This record gives sequence, structure tokens and C-alpha cells, in this order.
Amino acid sequence: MKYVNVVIDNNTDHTDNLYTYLCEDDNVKVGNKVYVPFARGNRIREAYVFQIADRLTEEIKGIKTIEGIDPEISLDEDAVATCVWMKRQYLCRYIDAIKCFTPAGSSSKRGRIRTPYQEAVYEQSVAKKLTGEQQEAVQAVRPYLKGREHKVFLIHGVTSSGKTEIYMQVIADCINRGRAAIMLVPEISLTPQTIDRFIGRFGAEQIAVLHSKLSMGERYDEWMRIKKGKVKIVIGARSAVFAPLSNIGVIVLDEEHETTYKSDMTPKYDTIEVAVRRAKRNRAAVLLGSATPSLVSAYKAEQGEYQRIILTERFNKTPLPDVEIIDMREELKNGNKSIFSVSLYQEMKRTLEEKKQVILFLNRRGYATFVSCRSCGYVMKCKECGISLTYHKSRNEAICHFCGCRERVPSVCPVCGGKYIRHFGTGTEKVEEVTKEIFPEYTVDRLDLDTASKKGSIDKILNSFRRGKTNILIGTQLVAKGLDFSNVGLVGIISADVSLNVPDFRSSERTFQLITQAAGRAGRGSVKGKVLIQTYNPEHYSIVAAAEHDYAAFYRAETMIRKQIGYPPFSDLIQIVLSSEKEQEAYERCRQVAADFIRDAGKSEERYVFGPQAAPMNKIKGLYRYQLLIKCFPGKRKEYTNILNEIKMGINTDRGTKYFISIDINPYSFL
DNA sequence: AGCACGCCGACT
DNA sequence: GTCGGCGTGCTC
Repeated sequence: MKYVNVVIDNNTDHTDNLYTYLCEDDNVKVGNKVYVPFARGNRIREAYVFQIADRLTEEIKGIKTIEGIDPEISLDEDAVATCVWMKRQYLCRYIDAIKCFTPAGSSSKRGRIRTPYQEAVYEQSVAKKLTGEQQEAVQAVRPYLKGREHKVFLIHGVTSSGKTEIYMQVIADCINRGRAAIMLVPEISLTPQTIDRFIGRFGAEQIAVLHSKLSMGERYDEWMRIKKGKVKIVIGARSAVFAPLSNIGVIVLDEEHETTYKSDMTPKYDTIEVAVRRAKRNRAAVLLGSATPSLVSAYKAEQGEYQRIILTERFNKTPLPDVEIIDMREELKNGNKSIFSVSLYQEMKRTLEEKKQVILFLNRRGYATFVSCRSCGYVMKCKECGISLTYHKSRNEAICHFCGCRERVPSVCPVCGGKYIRHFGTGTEKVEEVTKEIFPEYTVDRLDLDTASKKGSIDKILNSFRRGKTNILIGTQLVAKGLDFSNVGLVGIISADVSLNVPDFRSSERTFQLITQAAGRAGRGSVKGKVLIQTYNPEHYSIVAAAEHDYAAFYRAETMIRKQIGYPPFSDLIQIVLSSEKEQEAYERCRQVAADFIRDAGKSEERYVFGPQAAPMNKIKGLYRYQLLIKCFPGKRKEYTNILNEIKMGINTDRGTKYFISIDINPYSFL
């Protein structure tokens, strides 16, 4: 007879506790899924065992007995511990964390196991001979695998430096030692080549691929295959970090800087943090790979928390493309008001005549418009927060989305006195239209979230480009991702300013990454490519550094600014959104949370609390949203999350609540 | 959340 | 008397 503490699978905050039951089966294990009678009606509910004891420390009245143990589904102790950690770390419920580790579907009624990828034929691939740099990278990781020691590596390698080959050889070493591996990619539908290479190398029977297109049943079957130890490698997007593998030897995150690694749904976890957490418990290695590491990861590497591995040569020895910055202020001076600068037009013409392809890249991000001067490039920014102010038409004001301060929009530029000061934002959609007009004899295609949403159309568009049927491809970030085309002679970035002036403290980092990734698309074959960047801020450090392929310079400049204002990696940002049908209530509750927080954290912390102010997306699904931002400096994380947890519980036990609270730690977007 | 308990007014 | 309205409190 055992006493067990369980988490009830109940979709509410009010029962987010451990409940004690008697269990007649002495073989009950932590992580077992069980069935228990719950509440007055004693309805049978699903639950998960989190703790087991032989006796009670204090008497519990009316203790009930577990009805049964589910023989199919169980979590291991590692998963249970991680759930407890996630609840604290991300302020989610136990059950939200548990759902990450358990399959959503149920077992197939027909008893037939569904295995996608098993039938298709894949080109066999064998381990390639590594370059010296690649060899060193693999050698650096190997002792940790051999010694079963935890370590995080940041593999900073220029585009096409052969990071995937390094991952594969490390993973091969890992499975040779009888351990399993998780391979994470930012977006599975954009990385079919990676999956093909892995299956070609390791064989489909050792690999499970988890992706969003799987049906519930397929997902369940893949989960079962992994759980039963039939699989050595799991490939997938962020949720695959929860794969039920025991004995993990390595977790790889490719393109570690990608924002998709941060979950924006409950639980709002950070995949890198979860991966490191699981790896620590498994004494496993973590490989973070990127051509443009996030500032947070690079900082951790600099601090010695991660071991840095640098790859400087491109695998095929193709030199990095020449990057030229085009000053759009000059274009205006010369009377050119079109989207295309003279240089970009001429370069496009030349490239197309040489029968090479062109990619036009527009980082059409965010709906927020910024105010800038077309004569000198001046942009209205918040004096305290350093981020771009967002233009609000109704009052002709510019507002800071971080602290909420407002400023009137001047009619002449305060720097140069120019008259061309106005708000920018959209308008770049016209690129396709204008391109077709200027180059009617060439085929133009567009790839963005609108055109890609139709099933299969990403592949269709990319294939037609790969086969050379499309001459000019226009696209958003989708195009910048790790796609491999050999005949691209020119990449044109229509306006670097769009991403540079997104009202977010990461806008410079994003711009550097986007330009670098986009530039990486040029000259992948034998020819050296060319990149043109159009901007009104030609001397901005993130643009200059990207043009010169100089990550270190960007890193130095950006860390200095972050440190000064106290942004990540020097702090964690906590975003709290209060929403309600009534705007007044949303505001009032938000103010109350701020007051409660300051009361509990101490008056001295008041200066780290920003808001309340209307959230950038003011109203969603009929709910008004007000937000609070809190800067959390090192050493304060536990204290702050404890306080916020208390506040959250207080709200949830308050009966007549017609408002909701949502807390996101280090959100990737404030929009 | 969801469900039972209970205290009150309205109705056979 | 007793039916059912919903406000209140608890779920091992």
C-alpha cells in the first residue's frame, strides 16, 4: 500500500495542486498515468503520479483510492521533474507541462501502426570527409559524449559551413554509444532536405519525425515507437524537445536564434532552456548551431557558460558574397522616388541577362509604422527605451511600446529640418507589382505567408525556382531560411529599415540576422554572388556589420546598448497581459497587478516595472488588453516568479473574475 | 471549471 | 410543503 501525490488532468487553475490518494498496487511508479475518483461526484479522471510515499506526514480526511494504472502511458522521472521545473519557470499549470510530454492522440483502434516516412525511398548518404574545422568541432564534443558529461556548445558557423554534417557525425557517435539523440529544427516544413539527409544516413527505422502535419493517430504511434525505444533519433520542431526518449546523449538545435524556439502558447517555454535542462539531467551534450547566434547565446558563450566552436570556411570554398549598401537618401536627392534604387535595377538587369536568378527580399514584419525622415534617415525613438516609436494616426502621436510614453510627431525633421518626415510601414507589398512592370519579360513569383499558407504551395514555388522556371523570387523571411539554390546571382534587400525599426529592442539583432541569412542565399554554387541592401540608415552598425560579415563587430555594438538599457542578455523581460471585455477593467486590473508586484518585491523595484499601457495589439477576440513589462535582473528570477505566481493564484481564486492574466517570460515579440 | 449544498421566494 | 433559482465553497 502506497500513498501517491497526483496531478489531476483538469483544465482549470483551481485544481492545479497535488492530491493524495491511496494506491493498492505497490508497483506504482512516479510518472504513471492513473485513474482516480475526483470531487463530489467521484467521476473518474486521468491523473499523473508525481510523488510516492509509504506513510503520510499528516492525516488527510476522506482520502480516496486510485482506481487503476494506465499500462500504456507513463512519463519518466526526468519528465516529471521537468514538469515541476516548468511550472515554476514559466508559471504554467502542472497539467500544461504534462501535456507537452504526453501524446495528444489515442491508440489506433484498428491496431495498425501508422509510420510515415517508412515506405519512401531515400538516397543513401555516407559520412562525408570533414574539413579541418568540422573535424575539430566533432572532436570537441566527443569527449563529453564519451565521458557522459553535460556541456552546451555554441557552433557559430558561416552559412554553408557544413553544420549539418557535424550534427550527423556527432549523432552517429552518440548512437554508437547506445544513446539517443534529438535533432530540433525551427520549422519542419522548411527543412525537408535536412530530414532526407538524416533518413538517408541513418535509415528510416531508427528515426521518428514529429511535425504538425501528422494526424493525432500518427502522432500517437510515433510517440509509442519512441517510448518503446525503437527509435534512436527524433527530428522535429520545438515540441520534439519533449520526446519520450530515455538515455539522451545529445540534443541539437539548428538555427538556434530562430524565434520559433520560443513557444507563444501555454506553456510559454523556451526550447533552449528546456533542452539544457533535460540534457543536464541526462548528462548529455547540447549543440546550438547558427550562422548568426542570438545575442543571449553568444553572451553565454562569452561568459564561459557555453563552449564556442567557430567555423569560418564555407564547405564548398565559395567566397562570401560582396555586399553593397545603398543609401536611399541619395536616391531621393537624385529624384528617384521608386522602390528600386538605380544600382539595384541595373544589377538585376545584368544578373538576369547572365541567365542567373534574383531573390528580392522584403522583411515585411509587423504592422507597426515608424516615423522617419527620408532626407537624413532620422527615426523617432524612445529616449529611455531606445526602441522605435510607433505611429498612431488618430492623435498624430508616436508611442513607445515598452514604457508607454508619447511624443508629438514633428512636421519637420528635428535633425536636418527636412520636410520628408513621415510614417513608414507597409507599402512594400507593391514590390511584386512594380517588379513585373519593370521586368515584363521575366517570370516573377512571390513567397510569403499568404502564398505559402496553401498546402504544398511552398514546395511548388521553391521547386519552380530551383528548376530555373522562375527568374525573380520575391519573399519574406521564408526565403531567407536555409534554402539551397545554386544559381542565385543577386539578392536584393528592398528595405532594411522595415525590420530595423520594428518597435522591439531586438530589431537590430533581427536585422543583422535577416541580412546575413539573406546574403547567405547568394552565390552558393561556384559563382560568387552579390547582395544589395537598400536603406535610409546606411551607417547603422547592424547593417554595416552584416555587410562586412562581421559578427564580432555587431556583437560588441549591440551588447553595449543592451547593457546600458538593461535588456537581455543582461536581464529577463517579463510581459504580463491583463485582458477583459471592459477596457476600464483591463486597465484597472493591470494597475492592481503592478501595485501588488511592487508591494511584494519592494519599492526599490518600481523602476523596473513599465506600464500599465494598452498592449500593442490592443483588442483580440473582443478582449481589451493592457500590459506590464518587468525587467528582471540576474538573481531576481526566482523571487519575481514566486511573487507573480502568488498574484496569479489570487486572481484565479477570485470568483467573479471577468478578466484574464497571461504571463510570458522573455517573449519573442511584444506585438 | 464543475458540481453539490443550502438558503430563499413562488407556486401546486 | 417542495421546486428550482443561483451564490458559495471545495475538490485528496
